Amino acid sequence: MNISEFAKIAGVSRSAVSRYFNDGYLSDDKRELIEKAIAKTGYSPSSAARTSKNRITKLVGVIIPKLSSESCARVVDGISEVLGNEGYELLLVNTANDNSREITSLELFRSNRVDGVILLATIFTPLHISVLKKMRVPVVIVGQELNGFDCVCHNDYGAAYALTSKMIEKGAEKPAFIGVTLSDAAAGKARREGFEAAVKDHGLELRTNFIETAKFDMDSGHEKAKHLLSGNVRPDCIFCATDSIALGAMIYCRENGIRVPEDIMICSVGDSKMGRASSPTLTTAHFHYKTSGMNAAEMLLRDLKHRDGIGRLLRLDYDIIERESTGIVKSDD
Amino acid sequence: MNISEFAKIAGVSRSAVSRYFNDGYLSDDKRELIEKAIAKTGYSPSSAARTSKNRITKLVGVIIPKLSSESCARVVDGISEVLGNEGYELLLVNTANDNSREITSLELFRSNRVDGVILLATIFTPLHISVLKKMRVPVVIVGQELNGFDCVCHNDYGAAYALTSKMIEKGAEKPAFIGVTLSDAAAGKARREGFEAAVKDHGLELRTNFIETAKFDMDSGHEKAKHLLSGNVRPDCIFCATDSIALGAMIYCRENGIRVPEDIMICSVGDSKMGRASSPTLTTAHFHYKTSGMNAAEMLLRDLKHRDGIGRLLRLDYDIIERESTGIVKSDD
DNA sequence: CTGAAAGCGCTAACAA
DNA sequence: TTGTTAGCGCTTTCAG
Repeated sequence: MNISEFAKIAGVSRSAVSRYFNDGYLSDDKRELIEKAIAKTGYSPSSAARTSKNRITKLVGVIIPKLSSESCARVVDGISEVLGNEGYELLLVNTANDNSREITSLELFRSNRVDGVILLATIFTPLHISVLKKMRVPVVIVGQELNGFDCVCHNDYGAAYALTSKMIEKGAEKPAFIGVTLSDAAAGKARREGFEAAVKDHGLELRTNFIETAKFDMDSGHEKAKHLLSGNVRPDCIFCATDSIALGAMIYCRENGIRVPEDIMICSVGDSKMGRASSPTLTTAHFHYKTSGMNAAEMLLRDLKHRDGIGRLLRLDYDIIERESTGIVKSDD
Repeated sequence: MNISEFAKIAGVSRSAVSRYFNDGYLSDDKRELIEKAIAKTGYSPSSAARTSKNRITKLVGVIIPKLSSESCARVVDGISEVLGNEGYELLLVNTANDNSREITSLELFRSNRVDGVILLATIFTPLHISVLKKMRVPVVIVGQELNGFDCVCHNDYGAAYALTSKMIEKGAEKPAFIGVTLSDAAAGKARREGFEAAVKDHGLELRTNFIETAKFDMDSGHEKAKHLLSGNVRPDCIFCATDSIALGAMIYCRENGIRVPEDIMICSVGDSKMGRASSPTLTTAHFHYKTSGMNAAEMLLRDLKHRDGIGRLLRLDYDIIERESTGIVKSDD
């Protein structure tokens, strides 16, 4: 069923039909005629043909590193809520942590197919930058800061600083750190710097053998905690870059009779569901992931309306959720 | 840059260019000419115009109830892996648990835009069935069985039966159940039936006041556990329909000095990450969510090649993961 | 194997 | 307000 056939059935011209679907001039009787015919035939215009004319796809490309990560999923949740309300649909690309697929996806999106792109970024290479510069459609980056581009990010440094300070103020004197790769400027570099600054600002020593770099999962946290806690000097608190790492570390402690928080305090960033269910419950920084997704979508919508080429950085602050792993007796929620 | 301009630059005809991108007859010298021009210009054909001609979008619609649910995310992960390898992209619709949006999305997909649909279903209404019947593109349903349609689902009944039996065989005599709405034929009805059958088959009494219906989250599990454990007769094991519910119940127990598993055993279905981090760790049934996503994608790909109209049901079995909450001393992984 | 030409289903400029 | 008409960028006959 195409527009001509349908127009014949409805008893109007093709243009009238087109106008009906595009908010053009139309008298009420024609409108009624068309509505009746739609009810009868179920006709709906081909979005492909439409796009090929006016170059509007009503599609937004979303590139993510790993869907089955809680934080990613929350961001996409927020994006889909806002964009859905504006009649946009999401073209989702899951790179499965393969950095090079971000490039190929961006290139795929560059030529056509989407009106805009939201990129949940982890690590930027020079290639990323050059491809991003060539994009013809607006792009919003989530989770990282990149000068000259629209970004929505979190206060990684601040959260790490606040959490570490909290543990020191509660009496910790030998703070340790389990982080992730410094190539990740947000979760890796900024959180590490926040930790280090807090240690220094409180006049404590920064022991290099109290710094570990883990992968993003529990097993790796477990392993690094073992390494950290097997030396002759034992730390009395650990700040972990992610909840999974912290949970792995807590499991190691439990297995080895090290009491949390009595012998060692542990906390991290992310506020994943796991941290509420664990025992002890986990002190963590809540990042407003869903909100950042919503705000990124709003930023993109703005660009779609009138793109002024000015890069905007929006940084969302964190909430500290104090729970048992740093000594709060009991205050879940 | 359109095909005509590009053809001029490459020094070939438009048809040659079209053939290059569509595996038509083409001499090697022309092919080379075109490849050089692509390297220079970065030209790529407009997928919209292409679609409007040959009606192939290379897009698959994926409808999900809630992205930020671990099981959903794992299924989509599997889908995207398989479909991505075949050059398909995902058009993702997040219904946010709004059942009616499944209908509108299906209708949106019905007319055009996608080559096929994968539906992560929860509850089927008669409207669902009638819309599904009218679809012109192939549809694969994940997580539910629906006669006459292609489905990939899990053995909900079997997992509930096995888990309940396990607790009874370990000595439980007063089994209780916290489930979810029976409108959900898989997570609601089948798991409840599996529980009930196991209780009966072991010659135990099925007490109606030992049956609770919760929402899908921890708080609700907590609340229902309280109700269950406040009566004058106390159950000695609880089978929960989901991990979140079980974790909520475990938290209630911890808060009230009820020991798990000594006083009461608890287990559930889902094998979410939380169950590994909790204390005690949670006995659960692992459903192969990612695999079911992959298999659904393969089924759809098959339909896309030659649709024979025969409904196929693929049911994946579960793995029982025994952990501390039902009395295993210590054997995480 | 190749190019010219017709046409996919739709939108938009135009004259009425 | 309306219908006619000329495209959008591409694919696909159809001769050659």
